[in-house]
Amino acid sequence: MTDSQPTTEQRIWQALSTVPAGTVVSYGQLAALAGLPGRARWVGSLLGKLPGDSRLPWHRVVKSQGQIAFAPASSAARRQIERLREEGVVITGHRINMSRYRWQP
DNA sequence: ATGGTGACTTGGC
DNA sequence: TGCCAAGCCACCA
Repeated sequence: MTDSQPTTEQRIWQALSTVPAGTVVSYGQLAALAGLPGRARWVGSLLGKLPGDSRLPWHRVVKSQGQIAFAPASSAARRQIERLREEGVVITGHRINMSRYRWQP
């Protein structure tokens, strides 16, 4: 009883796995890339369920205007920012220049 | 079935 | 530039 069709969740994970280091995508963009437009919020809640030891680049997902989704001084926000900086992404005041780092397939 | 919630987005002022 | 209200859609109690 193997499901030949990918679940909507698997579509999101697959799309996320193709986002290159040093680039970012918005929640809505990721949903659209997975063929599921209009589900930005759902993508967010999905990422929240991602296990801590996952190798998927969850940190490359930000808000459409280039802001980190987490509260500014939160540990989660700091972890994400650190990871992005390690990949060369410049972040000033919790904001990323989307025209510069947004990934375009 | 129903109403509240949320790692969102967009448009108005 | 920044805050707000609506729109959005799957999930959950």
